[in-house]
Amino acid sequence: MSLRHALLGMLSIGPMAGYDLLEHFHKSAGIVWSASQAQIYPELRDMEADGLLTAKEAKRGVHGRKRIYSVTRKGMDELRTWVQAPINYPPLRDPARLKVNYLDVATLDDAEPLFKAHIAHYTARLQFAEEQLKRLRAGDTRRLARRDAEDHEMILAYMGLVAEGLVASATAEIAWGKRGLEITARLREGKRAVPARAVRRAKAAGA
Amino acid sequence: MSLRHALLGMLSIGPMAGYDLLEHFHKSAGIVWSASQAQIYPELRDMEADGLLTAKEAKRGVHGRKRIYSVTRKGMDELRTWVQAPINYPPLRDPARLKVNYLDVATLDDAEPLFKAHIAHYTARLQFAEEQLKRLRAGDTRRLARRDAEDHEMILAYMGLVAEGLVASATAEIAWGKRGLEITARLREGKRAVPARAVRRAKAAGA
DNA sequence: CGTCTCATGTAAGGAGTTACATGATTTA
DNA sequence: TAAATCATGTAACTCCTTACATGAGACG
Repeated sequence: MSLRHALLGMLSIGPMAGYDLLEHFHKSAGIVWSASQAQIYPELRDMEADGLLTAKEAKRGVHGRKRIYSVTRKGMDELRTWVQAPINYPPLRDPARLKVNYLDVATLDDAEPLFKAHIAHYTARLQFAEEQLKRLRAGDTRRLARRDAEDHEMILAYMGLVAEGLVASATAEIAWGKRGLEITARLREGKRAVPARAVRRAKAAGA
Repeated sequence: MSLRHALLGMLSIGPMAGYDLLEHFHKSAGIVWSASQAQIYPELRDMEADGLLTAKEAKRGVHGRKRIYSVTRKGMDELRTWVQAPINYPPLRDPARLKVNYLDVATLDDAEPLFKAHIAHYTARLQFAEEQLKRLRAGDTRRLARRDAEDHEMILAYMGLVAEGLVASATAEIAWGKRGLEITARLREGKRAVPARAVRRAKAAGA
């Protein structure tokens, strides 16, 4: 149930509406956790029912409405308890490496776009993480507001650690993709020297 | 639907029973994909119904039974099509970094066991990946059997790439955990110089 | 004869995705 | 006034987990 704790963590910097939280997932928080709109709204209602949040109906213009959620004392306790509890590591499911494991059922031409897409994917993630890191180095995060100055060092240190970790892992994935392209190129060299099975069969059959 | 493709990939090295596939997930394949028993048996039935597999009831002893599955032509086509299709990257959900992001709601004493557990977790994964890599370097994988010698280079190259990638990412996670311990130690130094809020409050309150 | 491993299944529920649905406000 | 953005919801479905359930074969 980490969605719940991600939401508690975000709301611990101040009251927000579901829509704000959704945007937050598309931005800074999105680098470590994702959630869709269809997940967020019901979960907020459930959390309210469980006494972790309180909601205040706010007006938008004349007829519009908006529910502003705040973390309760019980909600903060829940967040703290979760942070202290051991990390629940999910079972490993790695679609990229699963696919590469079985690349031999395809051709070398299929391998190249795969690795290129991998590099592109993690290049985007790398940029995102680097921007976040830059914001943190400038002390630009909403998490610092409403907190004692003496806590700022700790907040920035751990948030920076997270961003650095993401930079490192994205960099590693990009390097891995490049290595994949190298290997593919090397295999292609080999293929030219030794004609493929299909080619040999065709030669044997024809003429 | 990657479970389906993981199963097709495993069965593409030869016919197997559900139990063998389950074991396979606990060993070599487990480094890139996980699946439980409760998922595997029904999925195999579904795949059979969809014409991707055929099953042969085999006897075990006198009364025991066993369903041996083989990939059909349609199954191999499905596997190839999936390998050629773009990777479906799942949304990012990183429980470790989510938690570290909110470490400031806890105390420094809570941080240490968290990073130590992280290091232990990825040390185990690293060992697993290194063993797999060693097996591959020795040419020890069932995937080579039933395949032309000229394909062996490609199979070993890509499986090796996968194992190397896992080694690299586990190594990076271990380094990240150590960095977390360093940061925690450094913050602890700082705290000793500047007494914490709670301590100051206690001092102010008491005489 | 008891325990471990082999072998296969089902049922209930949690988490997440995709798609559908609605309506107000702001901006061009 | 049309389009984009703000704002909140629901329904159906897929995937996965946890737990329950059963029984045969192998080994000591």
